[in-house]
Parts: sequence; C-alpha cells; structure tokens
Amino acid sequence: MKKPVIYWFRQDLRTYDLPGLAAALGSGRPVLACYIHDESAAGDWAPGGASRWWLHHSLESLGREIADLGGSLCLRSGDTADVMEQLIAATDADTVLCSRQYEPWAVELENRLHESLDSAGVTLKRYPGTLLFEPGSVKTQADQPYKVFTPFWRACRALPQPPQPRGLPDECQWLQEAPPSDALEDWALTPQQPDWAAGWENLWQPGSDGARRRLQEFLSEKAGNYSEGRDHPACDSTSRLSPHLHFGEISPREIWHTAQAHGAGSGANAREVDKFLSELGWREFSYQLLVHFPDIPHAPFKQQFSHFPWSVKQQGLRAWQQGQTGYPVVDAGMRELWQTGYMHNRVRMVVASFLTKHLLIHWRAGEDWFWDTLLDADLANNACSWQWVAGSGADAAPYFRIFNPVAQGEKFDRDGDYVRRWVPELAALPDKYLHHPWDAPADVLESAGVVLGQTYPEPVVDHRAAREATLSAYAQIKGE
DNA sequence: TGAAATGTTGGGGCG
DNA sequence: ACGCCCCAACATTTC
Repeated sequence: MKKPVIYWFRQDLRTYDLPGLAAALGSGRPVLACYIHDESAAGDWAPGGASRWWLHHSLESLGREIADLGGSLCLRSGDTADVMEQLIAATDADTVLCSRQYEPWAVELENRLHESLDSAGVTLKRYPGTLLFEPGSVKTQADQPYKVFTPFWRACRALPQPPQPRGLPDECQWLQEAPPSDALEDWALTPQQPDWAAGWENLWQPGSDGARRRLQEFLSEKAGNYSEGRDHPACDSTSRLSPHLHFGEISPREIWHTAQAHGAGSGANAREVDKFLSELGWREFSYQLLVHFPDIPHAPFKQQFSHFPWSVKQQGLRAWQQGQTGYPVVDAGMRELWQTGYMHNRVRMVVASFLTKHLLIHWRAGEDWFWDTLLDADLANNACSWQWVAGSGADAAPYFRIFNPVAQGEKFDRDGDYVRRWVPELAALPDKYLHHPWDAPADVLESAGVVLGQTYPEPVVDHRAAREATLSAYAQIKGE
C-alpha cells in the first residue's frame, strides 16, 4: 500500500520544470495537487487587488494544465497548517512537497509547517524552482552577501550554468478520489462592481501557456532591439514576463536557456540577450537581499535614511496615485498602471523618483500603492526597487539623481505617443509643449483644447524648487 | 538605469 | 589682419 504524497502549490503555478512536482510524480506514489488560499499568513503582504485578479486566472490555467495530465487541482482556503492537517487526514499522505519561497512570512510559514507536520510524522520537503541561483550559494570572498549588483551578477555568471529545464516523468500517477475542492469563484479574487479589470483578458494571458507565448514573442520580435527599445515606453519592446515570473508560471531556468539558445551565433544578438538576462539578475539580486536582510520591505537598508525628513503632508500622494500631478509622463505612467495593472520600467523609475524626490513622500507609500495595483507585485523586486530609487537601498541610485520628468519625457517619449495614449486630454498639443504644457502660449493651449487647472492639472510642485528642497533634505542625513 | 552648474573651446561677426 | 565678444557645443564637476 503506497501512501500518497501532497504537492503544495504556492507561487509556482506551473507543471513544467518544477523540481518539487517532478519529485512528487517521480516518487511512484499517487500525488494530490493542492493550492491553499491563506491570506492571513502573508500579513501585510497578502496579494493586492491586481495580483488577486491574476491569481484567479493563473489557478484556472493551472487547473486545466493538471487536468490535461490526468489529475486535478484541489483548492482550499484557510489556515495553511489546518488545511494541510485536513488533507493529510483525508488522504493518509506522509509527505508534503513544495517549492521553497523567500518572503520572510513564507519562510516562517514553511518552518512552522515543517515543525507541525514533523510532530505528526509527516515530512515537508522543500525544493528550489523560483530562482536561478539559491541565495547563499553566491557570496563574496568574505562569505558575505553581495550588496552591489555588478560583482554579484559577475559571480553568478561565473558559476556553472543553471540546470536545463526538465519536464515531468512520463508516468504521472495522480491521487484518484481527491478530497473535494473549493470553487475558485467562491474565493472572489476578481473584482465585481466595479469591474476595474474589465478587458484585462485581452491584455494578459495568465498561466504557463501565456508565459511561454510572451517569451517566444519577445525573442523573435523584440529581443534584437532590447537594449535600445526597452527605454521607450511607447514601444512594446519589453518581455512583460514579470507577472508570469512572480507566480512561477515559467521558470527562470527556462527563460535563461531559451534566451541563450536564441542569442547563440550572432554577437549582436548575444549582447542583447545578455542585457535581457541581466534583468533576471536584478531579480536574483533582490531575492538574495530579501533573504539576508528581511527588513528590506519596511525599513531602509541604509541606516541613515531612517532619519530622512520625509514629508508629513500626504496631499501629493493622491494626485500621484490618480495620475493628476500635472507632469504628463508621470501621469501617463500612473494611469497606465491603474488601467492595465502594469507600467513600463522606464516610467516606473520616473514616477518613483517623482514620489520620493519631488513630493518627498516616503517610498513605503509608493511600495504599498504598487503592491495593490501591479499585476507583477513581488515582495523582493518591489521593495528593493523602491529603495533603489529612493537612494536608501543596496547599490541604490545616488540621492542626487533626481529625474527631471520633462527631460525624461522628451528623451524617451520624443514623439509623445506614450503621453498621448494615457493622457488623451493633452493629445492635441504639439510635441514641443506636450511634456511641459504650462510653457505653452495661450493660443497653442486654446487650439489644443487644454485649459490648465481645468482639463488638465497645473503641476503640483515646481520642479526646480522641489529639486532644491530634496537636495537639502538629503544633505541633512548626509554623513550620519 | 541624471541633471544642472561650471568650465573650455572654437568659429564667426564685428569694430 | 587682429582682438574682442558672443555663444553654441562639448567636457568636467558638483549635487
């Protein structure tokens, strides 16, 4: 009588190249696949609104994928340990397998579960699957975690290549008569009224098929021009794989090897692919920072920033969230985020710089907003990236690097396509004034149908004054 | 994966 | 022809 095993899905919603699942199905024992919806476990970092929408569709997709393999996905909600206890009682399983996760709350959950299962005679086995290189496997010569990206990534690239992606064993034995599953709809992960995600199905295809499609499309149509195209938000030159990666619908190893195979041969292509893969490197870097410095989501990495004189006024926050700051590029980005659950990376840097260095609002407020609105909200990436922009992070942008939103617009959205798309009330302005409508002569504004302060806001802050204020604020904590 | 201030250079207009 | 000034254009420094 072979006891069954349980595969516990988490942020690894795929079946291909998933070592833990492969181990479960290779054990020669019947496998119960389950996903446990346990929002209380994550504390402040339960999935936000946009992520919940994605999760719903990703679970649907995973359910179909497993059904195609002859199994079924058992959905349960509640306290993870309680639910697991029920599933074990119902199946008589003696082993639970899962992919390792790196969020502090998730690590704590794994450890608690490990103990409680252990005392019940059940083994919890944890497998890699989320990263290219396990945190801890890449250390400096002094056995310290890297705090600077470039040497970190150089050290990673000097390691043996991550293993080739692998599929599942030929013979998959799933547990028949699996315990009953919740209905996904009952979890109410998708918005009802208002349905702010209406139409998102046309923009995104959550799940492994969608992820693989994005990767193929990226490699065949975009990668060749990546290093240049990636900076221009109007041009669709990025992979848009981030939400797929966050939910584990595609493994970074598959991306790594597929991209490298694509870049082989031509030197130019190889360089572009390297540039793309270094973005995976930033993801690895952020994860290892989160593992070694688990306070990163809520406390500045650089000590002196705990005394930074952030503004106590929050009135600019609302204008920023709603895309009503009066700076066209900033507003375009914030509206793209709100309307699609996504924002181009170049613009993320600009809006983040604007929040922290023009409005002087704490990066935590931006982190929270992104957490709720981004489909790809990911604790490690989100926290480290906000700290990077704010200047408080490891290997962060220097404090004096304050983006000029007008200059950024003119440099990276020269033809104004991005602004015109997301800020249509300015669409009729000529290129010359599109990124700074307040400088436009009255007749130009009039013929474009723009009335500043009515059809489009006046700038919430003056760039030059805000810059000066921020520099002197940073001067206060300098040297501390 | 900046921007602004400051410094330097060189061509052209002009007395 | 010459020096002077102006000011792009580019380089360097500073925040």
